[in-house]
Amino acid sequence: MRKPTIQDVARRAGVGVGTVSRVLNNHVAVKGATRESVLKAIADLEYTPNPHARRIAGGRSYTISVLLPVLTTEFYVRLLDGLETAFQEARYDVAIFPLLDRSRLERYLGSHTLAYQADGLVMATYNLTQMFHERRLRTQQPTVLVDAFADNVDSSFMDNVAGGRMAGEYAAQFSGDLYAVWVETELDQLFTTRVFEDRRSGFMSALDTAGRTMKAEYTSSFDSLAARNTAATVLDQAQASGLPCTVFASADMLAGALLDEVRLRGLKIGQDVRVIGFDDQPWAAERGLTTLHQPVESMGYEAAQLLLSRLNGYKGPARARRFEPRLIIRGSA
Amino acid sequence: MRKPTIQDVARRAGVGVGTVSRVLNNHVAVKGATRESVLKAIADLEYTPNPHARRIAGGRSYTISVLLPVLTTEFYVRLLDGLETAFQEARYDVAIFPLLDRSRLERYLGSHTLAYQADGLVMATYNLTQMFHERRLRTQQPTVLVDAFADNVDSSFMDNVAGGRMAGEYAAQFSGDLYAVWVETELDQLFTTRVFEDRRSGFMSALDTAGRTMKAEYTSSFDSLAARNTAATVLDQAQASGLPCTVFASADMLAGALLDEVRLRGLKIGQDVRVIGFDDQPWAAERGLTTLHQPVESMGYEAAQLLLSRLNGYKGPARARRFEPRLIIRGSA
DNA sequence: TTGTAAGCGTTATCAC
DNA sequence: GTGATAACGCTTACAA
Repeated sequence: MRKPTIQDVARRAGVGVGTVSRVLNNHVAVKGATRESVLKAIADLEYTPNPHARRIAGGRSYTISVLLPVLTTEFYVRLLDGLETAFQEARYDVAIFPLLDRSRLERYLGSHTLAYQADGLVMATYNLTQMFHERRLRTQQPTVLVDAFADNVDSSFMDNVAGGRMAGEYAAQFSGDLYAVWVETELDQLFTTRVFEDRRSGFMSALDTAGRTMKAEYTSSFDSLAARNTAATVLDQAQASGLPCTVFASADMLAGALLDEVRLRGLKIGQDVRVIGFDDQPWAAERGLTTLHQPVESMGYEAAQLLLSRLNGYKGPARARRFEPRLIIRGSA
Repeated sequence: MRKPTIQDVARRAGVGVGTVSRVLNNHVAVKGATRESVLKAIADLEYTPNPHARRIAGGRSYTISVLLPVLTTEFYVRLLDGLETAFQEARYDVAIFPLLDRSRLERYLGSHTLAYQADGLVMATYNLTQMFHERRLRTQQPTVLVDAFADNVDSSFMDNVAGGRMAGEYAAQFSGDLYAVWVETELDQLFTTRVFEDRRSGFMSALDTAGRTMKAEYTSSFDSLAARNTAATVLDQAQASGLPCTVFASADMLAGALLDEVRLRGLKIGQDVRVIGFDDQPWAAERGLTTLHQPVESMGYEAAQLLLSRLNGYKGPARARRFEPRLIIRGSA
């Protein structure tokens, strides 16, 4: 039992293949009645278009490559949700390339996968555009950055400066010493992000405005062991200098380690030690963490729209879609 | 500047397109000299075949869908490496579907992506075949399980029973109490794995053979907070019952939490508390963790071969490729 | 508004 | 061994 083709549909609906194609692609110029009968034939036959034929005829791949870091926080799953929703609506497929390091990127550049399969590129968190230019990948696919910003490319991201500022303004209200823990972003120089720098500069400027100063700052790499050690160090210092204190952790993972450590020492969260996180991970509500929520799905959805508009011929200058975080106040501060 | 096509290559090499195609697909029947000239033309023109045209002409997608859990341990990156290597060699593309839960699976089943794009399916860790049968997805694509086993499907996996047994035999040599921490695999009933059950049964049978018994067992879910709590519980009990003791953690993540906790309590790893992990994560060497190493890339590579043989017409019964783990002895036990 | 027909770049099937 | 040429299933002019 062969899969039905556009020919079968056309025959059954008593129309030409061109008309069926138009219906499929939502071309305006199809009369209501004809459209109906085509739709009915499609349903009757359980026809689904063959994407490969479409690609070869259309001269494009109708596929978008999404390059994302292999950091499996909830963040990227939500991001993917937003992206996939938008691209599916536009009948584009999404090809996912989980990037860990340079060697994985090389693998994708080496295979012809990326070059041929993608009409456009989405890069999450890391701005890899330079790498692509060097390799002269195709004649430069339209690209959009998500969770990152660069002034020469379309981008959709959250305003981390604003997020840091909100955290800073909130923290500044509390009496007692102020501490902060930042995330160290080492890795390859190709894989860099300004996210944490931005959170920091927002936070600092808010303290500045409020006339407050920080007692001390710490940096931790993004893994649970380091987070734990850092939490211990922070609390050692805080206990020595006197409580209560307020700690801004620039990522929930770091904040989680702090909550653990506070409890371990028999201190009271929200009283002896106030903790403000960033990200609003799924567990944050349950643990009563005050944190900043990011509209991640929307960022993804909007990134997709930016890219789609380029694919549809938009030629203007790079656009930036900036999203605002939201401070979620819970028990921890 | 249009991309060169097979026509261009044929013209330049002074042969027919058929011959070029044969060279591309490694058909035997091409004379050495002709092959050379075609290869040269390909190189000169920097020709790369258009996969879409190939798909439509060949009547298949030359694409394999890989469904994998979004647990970003190194494990899946290595697995992907093995899979991609094998599939690239065979000129197949790999489409990755990161699965978190049922809703993401539904999304993929709903879109026609999977149905059309894949000549075959690789399922990592979770055996989702039943789900696919229910949905009558296409006429049943050939499927291979990796890091999982079922007797009606090709599979490539590590012998976790053997791994558990090796850990058990090694642990049984030590004097003092024996403990173990297992991983709880809840989630949806669709997303289940026997990996940890197997490790447990191997471990238990080894103790049995050695005439040893376990002082106590614990279960933890697979996240760092739970791991930490469990580690504390285990050590509370162990300290109360008397040291030294030996703890088998059925996943390195759990073992890592134990190492932390041991140090926190000022105890000596490898003396007061011996820890055996499972997985050999990248950090295991650095932290001196005795653990079981899995040949993950090979598992992936072999899984791909099984699938490819099906695609090339193999019709025999389901095959199982079983890999052996290797005990890596380091300082922790 | 709709039908017809010419591609799109391969693979597969023939002859030679 | 190799070269024509007919598919493959769609999109997109161009006509009607």
